[in-house]
Amino acid sequence: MWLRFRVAVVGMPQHLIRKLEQFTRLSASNRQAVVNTATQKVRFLGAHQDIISEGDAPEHVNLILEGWAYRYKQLEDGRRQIISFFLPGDLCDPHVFVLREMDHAIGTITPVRLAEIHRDQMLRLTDEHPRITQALWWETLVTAAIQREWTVNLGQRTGLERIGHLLCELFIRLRGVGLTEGDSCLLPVTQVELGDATGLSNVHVNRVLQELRASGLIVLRGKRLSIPDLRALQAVAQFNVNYLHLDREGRHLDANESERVSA
Amino acid sequence: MWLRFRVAVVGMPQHLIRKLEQFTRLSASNRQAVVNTATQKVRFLGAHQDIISEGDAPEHVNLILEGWAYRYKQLEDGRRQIISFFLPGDLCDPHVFVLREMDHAIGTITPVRLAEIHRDQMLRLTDEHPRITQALWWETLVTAAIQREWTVNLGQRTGLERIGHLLCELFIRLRGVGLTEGDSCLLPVTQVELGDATGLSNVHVNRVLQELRASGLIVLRGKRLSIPDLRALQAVAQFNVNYLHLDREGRHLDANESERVSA
DNA sequence: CCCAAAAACTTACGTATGTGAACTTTGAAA
DNA sequence: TTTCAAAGTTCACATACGTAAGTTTTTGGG
Repeated sequence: MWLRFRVAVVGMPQHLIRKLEQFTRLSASNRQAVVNTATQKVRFLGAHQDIISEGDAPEHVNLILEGWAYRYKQLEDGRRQIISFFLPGDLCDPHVFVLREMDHAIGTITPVRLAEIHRDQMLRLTDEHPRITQALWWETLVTAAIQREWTVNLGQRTGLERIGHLLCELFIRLRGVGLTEGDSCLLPVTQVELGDATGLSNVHVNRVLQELRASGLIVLRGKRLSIPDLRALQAVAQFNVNYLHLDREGRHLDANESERVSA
Repeated sequence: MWLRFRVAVVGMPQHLIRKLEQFTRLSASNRQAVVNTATQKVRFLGAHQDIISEGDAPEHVNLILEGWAYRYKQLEDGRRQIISFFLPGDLCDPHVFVLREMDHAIGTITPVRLAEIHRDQMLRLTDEHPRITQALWWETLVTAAIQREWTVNLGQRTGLERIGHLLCELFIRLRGVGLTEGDSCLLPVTQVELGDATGLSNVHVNRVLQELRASGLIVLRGKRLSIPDLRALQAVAQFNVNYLHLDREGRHLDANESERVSA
């Protein structure tokens, strides 16, 4: 039953639904409304393309259905800062319509499948589903909390801690949308990109990764990351999970566990 | 007339109103509603006190009426990052009720007068005044944009640029609420605090300030900051004002100009 | 006006991280 | 299977910034 459903939902916003259910339980009608909203207009982009550029007028909310993307800002002399990562299930600025133009760009890392959600659809969804409104509020506030934590990361932590902290965050966020398998996940990000996100040079990112590998805190081969002892990595990185506000029961199920629960 | 009014509004949320009017024009009834909401419960705090601590359950929205405060996060080993500054007219998290507990603390820098706005008052205000709802959305989005810009600041800019950028931002935000006089404003922040906000040691903050002074980009004596040539400082700090989203007409009036306009 | 405490400032020295320029490995397309 | 560009890795050296421990100046309460 679940397996049949799972085949059927390929192309659907299951990651968003799963993410929101970390915060609150959604009804069947809630879930259906999300599905309807997120399947109206679907777009595909290749890797390393801008979804929206600095200066553009925001026209709709983008929901990442599949693939990774990031917010970034480029300084005039070429320096670039990655401001945040978008994972499957992430929404790019649910209320961005209020602003005239984008002050930053959003680009893809991998090929991306995304849903464009127009203003009216968004309003209709929240008007008709208070539970979803609440859940979207939660997602907005957690996004802000993540941005604050990045401020702390860049301002106070050493290179080793910064990278460790970022890896913890990404792993836990991926786990929240069912994209981990046991202690491992995909990490389709180059060392240069890790550096642009953590304010470190690619050389130093490499040094730090070697050190994390040597101490057994991570296993990183190609695009696959394993974290054999997440607690240990969290301790090294001074990672306190509270800012992700995962305080509901029944969280932290990975793909297999969730299958069992659903069965 | 204006002067009499000005005496009358001491204790009122004039800075918030002024800030929101950077985004949209408010009606007399809008303004009255803000005043009513923000004068129900007023609190006074001394300097260097927590308004709310990490782990506390958020109970109301705090509106800074007078004085400076900041968000901060303290790591276990004592390192502290200032995550943002609150100036008069700033709201601390208009929708924070959704979360169970604070993941960071908010503390005062100077003595602060603030209004506590309870959930129901907030809902009533936005229910009855769509214009204010929009304006509060704008303020929320600008707050998020500021946090992103801090990420860029900490990740990519040098010490000199970071401090320069922060000073530009604070000056322009103060100007937006009428708290500048010509090219100068109060800056009631110690060098240690500037360091905690920019991820620099107090020693290096001092070096950088000397350099900014020597080059004539700033005049800083005690708690008074002057920026004789804002454009020049912006250029040095790679400061692009677009992230503050001040794109309505009639902005950038300082106290004197505004008096003339109101007369 | 005095005095203690806080803030500002200074110095000498140490180091985490950056720069530039290789060389090596990987992986996808042909 | 070959090829080529991108990614990863390494090295030698440079430097922006941190640390520790002062001294001096400013501030504000009594």
